[in-house]
Amino acid sequence: MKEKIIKHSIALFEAKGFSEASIQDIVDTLGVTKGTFYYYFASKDQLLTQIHLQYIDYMLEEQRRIIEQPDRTWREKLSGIILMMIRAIEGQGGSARIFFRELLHITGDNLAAIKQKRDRFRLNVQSVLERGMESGEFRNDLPADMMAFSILGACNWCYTWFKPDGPLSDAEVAAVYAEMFLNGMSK
Amino acid sequence: MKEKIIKHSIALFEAKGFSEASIQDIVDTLGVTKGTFYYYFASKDQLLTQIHLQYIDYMLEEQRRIIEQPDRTWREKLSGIILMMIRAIEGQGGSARIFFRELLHITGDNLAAIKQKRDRFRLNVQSVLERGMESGEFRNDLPADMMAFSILGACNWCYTWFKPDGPLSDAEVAAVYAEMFLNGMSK
Amino acid sequence: MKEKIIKHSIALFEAKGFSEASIQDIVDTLGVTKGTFYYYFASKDQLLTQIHLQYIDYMLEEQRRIIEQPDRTWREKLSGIILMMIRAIEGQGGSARIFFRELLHITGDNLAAIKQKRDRFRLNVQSVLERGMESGEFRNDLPADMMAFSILGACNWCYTWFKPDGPLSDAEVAAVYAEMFLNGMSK
Amino acid sequence: MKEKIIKHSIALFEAKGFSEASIQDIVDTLGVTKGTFYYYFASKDQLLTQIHLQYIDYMLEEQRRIIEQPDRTWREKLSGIILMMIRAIEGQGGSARIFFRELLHITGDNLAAIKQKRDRFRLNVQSVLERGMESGEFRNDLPADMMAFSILGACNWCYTWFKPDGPLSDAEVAAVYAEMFLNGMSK
DNA sequence: AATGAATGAGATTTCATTCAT
DNA sequence: AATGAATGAAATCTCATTCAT
Repeated sequence: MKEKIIKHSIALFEAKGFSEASIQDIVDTLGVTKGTFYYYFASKDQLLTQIHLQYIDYMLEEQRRIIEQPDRTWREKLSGIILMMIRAIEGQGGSARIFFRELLHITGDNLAAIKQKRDRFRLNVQSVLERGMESGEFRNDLPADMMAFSILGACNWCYTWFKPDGPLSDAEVAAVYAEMFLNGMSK
Repeated sequence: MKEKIIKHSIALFEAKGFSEASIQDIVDTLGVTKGTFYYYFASKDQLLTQIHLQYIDYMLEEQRRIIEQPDRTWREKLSGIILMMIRAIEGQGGSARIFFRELLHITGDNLAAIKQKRDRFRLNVQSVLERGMESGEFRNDLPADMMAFSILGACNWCYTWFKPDGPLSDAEVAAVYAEMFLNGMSK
Repeated sequence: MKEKIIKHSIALFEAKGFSEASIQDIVDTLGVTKGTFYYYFASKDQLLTQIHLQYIDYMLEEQRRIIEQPDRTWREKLSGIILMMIRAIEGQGGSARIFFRELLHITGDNLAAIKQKRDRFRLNVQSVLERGMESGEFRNDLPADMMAFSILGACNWCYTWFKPDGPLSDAEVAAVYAEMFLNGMSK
Repeated sequence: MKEKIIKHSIALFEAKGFSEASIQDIVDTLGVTKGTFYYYFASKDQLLTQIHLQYIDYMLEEQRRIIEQPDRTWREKLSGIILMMIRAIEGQGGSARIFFRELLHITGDNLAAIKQKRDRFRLNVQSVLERGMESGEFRNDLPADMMAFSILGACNWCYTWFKPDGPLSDAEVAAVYAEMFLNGMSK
């Protein structure tokens, strides 16, 4: 039931926005009553927090797997991360949109926890860039932190336009993006 | 008064989000009453629409000025647009954040009008890329539409992290971004 | 201007009801501003009071003319009043509907004044019946007060269904009504 | 609780009018909160609709019972309906006043449904007249439809003056009204 | 004679949340 | 595990009215 609530909430939050989607909307979709919701979640905020955590934990795990792959160049790992990010927008759909849009409604400790994980994700990308610079795979005259921001920005932004059932596949988009960034980072 | 309402609303929408900032919040900040607000705006949505329109109209105008500059290469024009976009985040502050976050709450005709202008902005960037490809300034083996999305994404994303009063200036960020994209687009 | 306001108000009050028609509605119809309204009327209630007074004064005047006609039997005078009442619904249109529906929103002295005139109108009908009974034109075994109520009720009720541009003329309806009541009051 | 809300609403709508009686008024009378009201009714309009439906359904049912009585003449049935209508004003009190005054605030499908039932009630009266004409109990040189309107008008109008705790009983009024209409309809 | 800005009180409605069952 | 009644605070919006100009 908990998973069902999360799943339907994601669809609703995506479509209407977190504030505009009411608990009533959620439970109506499920055919249960509000009491049920509060049996599983302490508050609407808690639900949103869980959605965020599920998503960022998934992303961090995927990222870790890519970075830890042996016998791969830093360029390959960067490509892998770009593909993974765009694939997540395709696959996780709603979660991604919520993740990028609705951070504002999380507060306090939850916010701190999520921000920390988001930062970790970004710093991992930055670290790949830095190590690629050290190994000579990337030019080292551009600041790695800003590069990381730009790559994340370009990929994340896909949530505003990329349609899973559109003419382009995630792999095609990722290939173009990777080519562009790798070329841009070349000496 | 109308301008004052817009100005203070931007600050509030930026800080709390559109849905969470109430009309009461807005008028309290201004020391007027709700009646005054509704004397100037038909609804909260209308206010948001105006904020969006003001912003996108400003951006389109700036973009036009850059593109129409004579004696500039396409590379220079692309650099100019990148700088302008990041500068707008610095300068227009709240407007930009609202612009990127709160499109969901606009509906109907207003939404159509704003979307059309946003598309026009993007297509103008795409057009710069295409013409630069034709002139040989850019490599022409990458699709211009996706390139435009990636550039817009990277620049727009700055709204999530760029702080006007932080250690970096808009010009510095723009210089790095431009260098990266121009290099990435080179043959 | 005052007359114009009254005229358009009647149409609006009739269509939407007194409470639901706003001053804004009224002045919009006229293409003026609210200030103008308050230049001519102290309040919305005052406007309604005037509409009521205009109507009841008109009715009393018409009624007086009929009753004072010389050389007419009481039966003829009753017929005349019935015709006049239904004709007023045809002619005064909106005023009549407002008159029967929206008494509730008048209070205090205004209410007392209007009620008194309404009562006078009714008592005049009753008086015609009583004098007709004395003269032997009407049966005298039915209480005149209740008879008056029933005649007024039947005629006034026409405002709920009688359409000036319908298949029936006011004279036709009045003829049937008069025939029925005169027969009912016959010995 | 739902019934309690309806009951108290009727009293308030009767006294102040539908538009002027607020939800706050209603719930204050009951000692509950506005949330409770909206738990039971989707809107103020819905409440009014229910009041209307309850009343007209009651009237139709009573009318049906009278008309279906065996061994009664059409004159007796008409008398019965007249008594029932006036008794309803005495008994249902507020409902009746609301029913006659506040139709304006109902719209759309609800309005259509109520109008249809009101028409049915009227047509049933008309049908009694027509059958009485056929049987020779009533004169047949007067149009039954207008007769029905006049009887309904006279009886309904009682809501404007008849006081349950006044000097007249409902039966007395009904007796006079019936006598007058039956006489008026006689050959 | 008329305007337009502003008010302030109050209207309907929404909704996250609680809690006894 | 789930319900359903109830809450209360707050949201958006309306509107009769005032008043300086």
